Amino acid sequence: MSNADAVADDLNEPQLEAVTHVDGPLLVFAGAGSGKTRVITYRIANLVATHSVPPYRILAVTFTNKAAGEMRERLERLLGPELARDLWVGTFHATCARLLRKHHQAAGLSPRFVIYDDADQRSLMDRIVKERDVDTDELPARTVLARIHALKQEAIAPDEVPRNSRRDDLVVSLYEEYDKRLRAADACDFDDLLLHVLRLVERPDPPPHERADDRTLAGVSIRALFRYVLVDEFQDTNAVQYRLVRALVRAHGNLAVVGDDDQSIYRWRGADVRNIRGFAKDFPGARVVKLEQNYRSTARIVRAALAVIGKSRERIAKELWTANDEGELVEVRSAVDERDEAQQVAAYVDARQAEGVARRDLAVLYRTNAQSRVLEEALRARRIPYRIVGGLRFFDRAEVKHLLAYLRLSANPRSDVDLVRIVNVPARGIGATTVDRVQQAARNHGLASLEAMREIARGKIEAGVAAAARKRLLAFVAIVDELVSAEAAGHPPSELAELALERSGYADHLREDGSDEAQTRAQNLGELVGSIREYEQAAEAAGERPSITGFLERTALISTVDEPRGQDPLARGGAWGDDVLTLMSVHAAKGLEFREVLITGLEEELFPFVRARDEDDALFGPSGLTRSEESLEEERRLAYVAITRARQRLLLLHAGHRTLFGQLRFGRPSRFLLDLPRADVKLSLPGTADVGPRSFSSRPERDLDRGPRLAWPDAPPREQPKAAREPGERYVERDEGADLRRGDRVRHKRFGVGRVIDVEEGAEPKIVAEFSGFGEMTILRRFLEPLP
DNA sequence: GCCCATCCTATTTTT
DNA sequence: TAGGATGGGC
Repeated sequence: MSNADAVADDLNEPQLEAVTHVDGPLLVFAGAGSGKTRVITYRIANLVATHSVPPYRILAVTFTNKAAGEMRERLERLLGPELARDLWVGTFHATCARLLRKHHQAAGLSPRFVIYDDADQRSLMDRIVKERDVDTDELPARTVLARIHALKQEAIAPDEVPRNSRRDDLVVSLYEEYDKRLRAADACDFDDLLLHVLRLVERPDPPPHERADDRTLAGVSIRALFRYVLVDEFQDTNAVQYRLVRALVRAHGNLAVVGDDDQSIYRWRGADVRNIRGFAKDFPGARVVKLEQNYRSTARIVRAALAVIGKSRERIAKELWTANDEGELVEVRSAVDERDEAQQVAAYVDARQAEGVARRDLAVLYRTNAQSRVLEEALRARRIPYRIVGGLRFFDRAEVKHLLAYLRLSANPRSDVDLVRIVNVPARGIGATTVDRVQQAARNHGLASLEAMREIARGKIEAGVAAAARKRLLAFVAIVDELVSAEAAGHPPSELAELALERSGYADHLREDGSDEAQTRAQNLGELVGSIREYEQAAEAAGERPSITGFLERTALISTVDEPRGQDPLARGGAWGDDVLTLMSVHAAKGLEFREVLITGLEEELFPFVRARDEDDALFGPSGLTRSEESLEEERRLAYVAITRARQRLLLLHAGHRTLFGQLRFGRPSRFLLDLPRADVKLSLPGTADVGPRSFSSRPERDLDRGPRLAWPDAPPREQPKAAREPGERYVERDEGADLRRGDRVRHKRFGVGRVIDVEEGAEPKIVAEFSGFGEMTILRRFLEPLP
């Protein structure tokens, strides 16, 4: 089986072209609903089955674990489990983690390094910031982490950070300290997984006479490993990912990327559309294939989507089309306010159900998660079961994190973040003061906290800890020691988990508590142990020895276990079965499709979401657009993504006013509504029968009391074209204000010529400069004249 | 060591 | 408006 020829008949021409492409760079523009996943999986199957490429030499990268899982599943069906098993299919992070386990030495890690998630990173940074006595009103830990994250996504090391203010200096030194602590803890944050591998594969080949060990050769052997690399959702790649991919295919250029610049909606988290838009330039001779036939949606929905994305100012030309039926009119509904809107949503769901459309075939989308609350209330009132995608994560629950911390600690007793997290869970009389002293001593003596604790408990180090507390410390150290040796002795992870629960006293603690909450916690822990068992079975089936590290890696890189939230008995099973309505943000909906889609909150300011920040208007991005213009472009693409989720029916809602962040806001209908092709749209008012296309007055604010009005025939708010700048590599600084840099020479009327020392950004930027005879002066920028 | 009150903040979110 | 985070008080 699995002969590509056998499956080729039902592919359209461009699909076939992409599937049968073998060597050299390939760029596939995959429009919404154009059969992308099929093309990717068939192509991989074709490489293996027709061209006899060994599966372990093919790497397919996705952006979520879910996508990776689905791809692997489909490949198993095409190739059979044996061959599919050896393929490298995974997220960038999972793939890099796997490579790093193998080449840990070259990256300066132990084979059992841990991966720090957001919360771990946060507690580490909290600690550092506290020790350094940073003014957290000025510079909160989360801001520091955000900066570090942004820098790491561009592979900018601490010593490469541009420093123009004391604040920059501070961030850099915190960045350095943070990295140092990670290394000391034998830990990586998410970005490090990619960065470490990037540094290995970008390292030039060692000269032939040099000692050949993993340290020098890791990069070479990783690059030699993959003969074909494929990246899905390429428009979402950031700088590091792009460089990584480039380095991996340096020798052969066998890189296939699949994506859609129209669906690029993650600029705010580092994704760079230029990676896909500029691919053909970066890889000369790349074959470009456009998948433009949409198999998913009705013709009206496709036209609606095109009308919205067609106004995008920067896109690669492509024409989505469909052979599907015209379908029904896209419906636009006006609501008075968000409660009315929610009420209409709920009523629609019930009405459709009465007409035989299952709830599971519907999805309600919104721009911001905050909008879900009102919707939930309305659904509850009508007893409509729903689930929210992307809410609380199982692995973020306190008790789950606690048990995981015990497990991580048993594999890696140096991980201080984990130690601190559980040293007093359950409460065992080791308070913050004691922990502080331990950490202080650890730093002073250059020890991991566990060792410092041991020494203090034994009285070898004097840290001002009372005898009673020392005794408790000793007991705690004994618990950790026992876990560490059990792990070293090779006990299976699930046994270790149970041991941790018993020895730590956590199990007893929950049993004694007896509250509902404690029961839920115990249940969750049971579930965690269950998933460890599942992992063990899976590992054994794959011929691997189950280990804590192996399990932890899975959990660290796994995200939402999307559990139904809301009315549990209704949502899960029960009289309604699993016929549950789905609610989620537009972002979360990417890659999914539903028979009917309701998009809520289509109002100016909300969708497109606008955050008023004037400096954004003066900051030019690499595209030559200002930052706010770029944001608007992304909102447009987001609307395109939302619309193209629908197969049969599309309902668009907007409200005349709504309370947002505690403030009443009046929202004009979204410009995206006004972009729709009128012939494909019908307008409905609340409580009225369908009235067909018609127009309304253009003063929604004034007509509020009499119900909302859609300003249909009016021209949409103009997107003012600004004089575009030369496209550059980076954001251009504001013209006014913080254009000065450290070291620049400036002149002041009274103080004469001075040199810039510090730049303080803000509405009215200030400069600290040194003037001879006057010393350091802080002066408003506008009183200074820059000198060449 | 835990609980309550007050303060603060507030797109989108993966790994 | 409301939830989470933080800090103070018992």
